[in-house]
Amino acid sequence: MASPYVEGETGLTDIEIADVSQHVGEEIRIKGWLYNRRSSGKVHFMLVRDGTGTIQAVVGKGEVSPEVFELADSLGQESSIVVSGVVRADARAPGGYELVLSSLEVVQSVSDYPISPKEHGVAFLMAHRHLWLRSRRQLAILKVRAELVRACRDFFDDRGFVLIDAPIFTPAAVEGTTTLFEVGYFNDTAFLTQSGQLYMEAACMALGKVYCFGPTFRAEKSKTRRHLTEFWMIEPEVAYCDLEGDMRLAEELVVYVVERILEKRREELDILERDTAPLERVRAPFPRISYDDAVKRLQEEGSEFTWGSDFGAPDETLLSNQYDQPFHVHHFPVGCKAFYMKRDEETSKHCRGFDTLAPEGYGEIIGGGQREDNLENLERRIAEHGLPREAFEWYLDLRRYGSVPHAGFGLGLERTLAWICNLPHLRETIPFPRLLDTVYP
RNA sequence: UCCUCGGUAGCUCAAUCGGCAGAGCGGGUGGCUGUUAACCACUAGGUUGCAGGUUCGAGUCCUGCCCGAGGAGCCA
Repeated sequence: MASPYVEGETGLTDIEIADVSQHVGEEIRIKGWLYNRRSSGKVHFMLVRDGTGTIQAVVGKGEVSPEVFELADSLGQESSIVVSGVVRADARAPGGYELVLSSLEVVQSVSDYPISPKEHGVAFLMAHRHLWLRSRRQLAILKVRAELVRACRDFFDDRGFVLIDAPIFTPAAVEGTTTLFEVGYFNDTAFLTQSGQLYMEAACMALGKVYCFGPTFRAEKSKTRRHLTEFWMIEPEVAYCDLEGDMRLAEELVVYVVERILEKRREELDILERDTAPLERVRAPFPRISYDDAVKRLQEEGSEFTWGSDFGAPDETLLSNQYDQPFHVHHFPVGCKAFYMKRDEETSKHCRGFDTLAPEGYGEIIGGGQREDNLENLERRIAEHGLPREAFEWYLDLRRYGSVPHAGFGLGLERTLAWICNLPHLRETIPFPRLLDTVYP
């Protein structure tokens, strides 16, 4: 049986709005939704969107039946419609092309769509996130996000990395459980992953170069523009790699993805009114500053920051404003970083870890470093941090059987996207954000 | 958890010193043959977050609570 929506079975040429310029003069059909409607009495203008773009359908009285003319004027915003007609280039049309409507099929007539083309508050939009996604700005962000994901994958795939999926359920408390989401696991308890890194360390000893890309969960009581409770991280891990190699990999990745977005998603950046000049400046190698020098820099600027603590948001912003492209901060004090971070033998106070901070006040988008590969050192670290050794036996095995220097990092997808799109808040970077007090819709 | 600000029509907001609760958008009705978040006219639409208090009189002042936003802390 013929389907009314399968091309070739209806005798009509179905096109996507993004392709209208290739169909000027042809009679075609578009399946979409009514974005907005205007009229000047004898001519109605229906702004139709289909996800690939928007086009105005012109409905002239006398050119269609009185019933269709009436119908076109009665539809509410977001009514689902299938429109047919001839594509015409016209300077008066938004986008330069319009559809001279000959027939109109109403799949559903809608009234009282909640989101009008006027301004709305954040709380209202968040409560209607499922509908907010249809707006022009959100479409643009989601398309850049999809391109960013693809660019990350291509970067690693093209360099011989193997995609390894890390588990979402993880066993027993590694460190304090306060930042982990606890879930029932049959008659036991499991936790949602905070990072796939430890598993990537195992995988890189098998495959050399690996990465994982998936959601991570943090049960932190953070109520800021830079935190989500569920976010996506891409985490590469490389055997026979040190801090220097790790930082080079990180900057090559950032340069690659920024170039890709500039190449493929300029139109979306335009919609977002993103000034692309700061993105055009991104190139490797990134400026590097040691933690010690960063502390000096902060103190010169009048901050009361003391050696040994981790940077707070204002500190990151202050540093970030001194560079016009991303930069690495490296060699943090051992107290700032995790138990698995390799110590620098020369100073013993520092570890071979780094953060990459995005400019324009965005701060940390990457955190990583070289891992402790010596069994005795790692055992000592686990004890010093008061961690349950039995939970790490499998991890210690990696240092018993063919241990090598290795390093990796995690890139926060949403923070990177927020910077690339110049968004004020992380909540717009993910389709359905999970925040401290938001799990709906 | 702490600090700051806010909650008035479906949405965005206004309401002077405590004195008749309003506008724009959206909805409805009518008009307009090229609109660009169209425009014009008319119209419907209110438990001013909740509970209590002060007052002749409370959207406005006081107390408590709820909800939201921004920030801080927190953040292998």
